[in-house]
Amino acid sequence: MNLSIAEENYIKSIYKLQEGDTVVTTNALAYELETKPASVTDMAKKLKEKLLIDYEKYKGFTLTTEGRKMALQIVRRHRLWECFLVDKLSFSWEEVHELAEELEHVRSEKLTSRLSEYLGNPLFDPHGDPIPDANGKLTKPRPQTSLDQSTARKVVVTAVTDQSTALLAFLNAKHIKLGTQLEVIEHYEYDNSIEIKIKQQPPITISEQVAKNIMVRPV
Amino acid sequence: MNLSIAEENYIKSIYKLQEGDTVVTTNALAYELETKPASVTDMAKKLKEKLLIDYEKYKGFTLTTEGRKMALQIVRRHRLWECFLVDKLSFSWEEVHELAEELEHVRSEKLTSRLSEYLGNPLFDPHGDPIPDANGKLTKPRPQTSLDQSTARKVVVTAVTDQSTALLAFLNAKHIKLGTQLEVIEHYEYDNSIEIKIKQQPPITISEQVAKNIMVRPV
DNA sequence: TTAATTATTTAGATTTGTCTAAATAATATT
DNA sequence: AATATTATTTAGACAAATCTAAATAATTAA
Ligand SMILES: [Mn+2]
Ligand SMILES: [Mn+2]
Ligand SMILES: [Mn+2]
Ligand SMILES: [Mn+2]
Repeated sequence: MNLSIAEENYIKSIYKLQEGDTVVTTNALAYELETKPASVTDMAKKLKEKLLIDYEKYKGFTLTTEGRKMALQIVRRHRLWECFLVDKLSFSWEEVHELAEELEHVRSEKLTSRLSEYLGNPLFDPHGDPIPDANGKLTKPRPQTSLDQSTARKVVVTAVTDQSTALLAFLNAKHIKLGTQLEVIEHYEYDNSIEIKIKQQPPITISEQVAKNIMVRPV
Repeated sequence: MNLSIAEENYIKSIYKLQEGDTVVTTNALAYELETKPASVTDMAKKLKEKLLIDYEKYKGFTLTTEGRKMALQIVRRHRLWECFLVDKLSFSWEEVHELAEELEHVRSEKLTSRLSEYLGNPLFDPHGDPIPDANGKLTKPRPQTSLDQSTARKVVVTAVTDQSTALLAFLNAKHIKLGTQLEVIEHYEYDNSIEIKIKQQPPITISEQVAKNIMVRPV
């Protein structure tokens, strides 16, 4: 099955939006891909034709087994390139997504496996997302909660759910990245803001909105 | 100036065929790009429109200054990725061209410069071709002659002019690569074949056709 | 220098991916 | 239940990149 770049992007976005078994809607996919609903409908017909999605008019889409397999391969390449850019070329985590968005379309089993090996077969990308192995198998995610839900006093950052450049830049400025240890000092009930402390640094207060998007694990 | 992948491939091929100031013909370019002359004419109009080539009907093409600048950037990316694949991911030199053909289209100044730096700002790619710097400046090629012309007894391999998979695989099998030192034992007049010796190995005889495509420098 | 051959261009189609505007279906509101 | 709103699809168009077949220009050979 040979997919075009456009088809790969659709498949990956459907995978991303699917989360379990939810059906993906035309508008949601159009928004995700920054395109128009009419274009999505057009592409849906092609992907159905290629047996990569299940689709009935007005009923939304879900990936077929074959489609999910494709999606996982694309996601694997995407996340491996992100690792490469951060670990080897010292990019910061908020810069790598767009580049990986292009690099992921170089389809070569050999390149992918060599890259993975070169990086030490990493299990998680710089945003904390799991990297599928060559067979599409995902490491089960580490137990984690969002920082605003966490009750532990000492936690380590495991992922960031919103990966917008804005948030990642904010975290960068505050020196918060994957693996950073945080000590929760105080939950302020008034606006649900949280005061935290990174070792050796003065405490800072972060908003509920930010805390919701930081995933942590007790340490 | 934002080029499509197709446009980039055309520009790069024109650059490759141009060699000095020769005019590139429609058929030659069609052959190089494995496409049809009619398609080349179509694209020629677009590239002329974008001021990347000079073109008059029936008169062939040459790159403009702007076009050459673009070409050098693409060539730079291509050759840097080839270095990466060989040096870091242990690909052999005959495998890397096709992958670089895709990777070269990821346009990011930052990625390119970081990659170059990571590789130690190499001046030559795995085939011995010079890598343009960020400003498009090429290291002047090292003085070299083809092995069949060379009169020196001890030489080092600096480049391979024919980069077909067939030749590169042949050289690989004979353990001849860039930097390999060869001792010329004998020129056989009958068929212009050459007997050579790589240190620690029994002498081998190579045909005129092969010798013509191996560039060497006296050592 | 005419005729044959080769190279190049044009005309007209096709495929892929996209769009806008209009039509229709599904859902929510009164 | 009828109506308004929202979601989705269809119809028709367009740009990019390609192709085949036919026309025309340039070159070579007789
Ligand atoms: Mn992508
Ligand atoms: Mn990621
Ligand atoms: Mn290319
Ligand atoms: Mn090369």
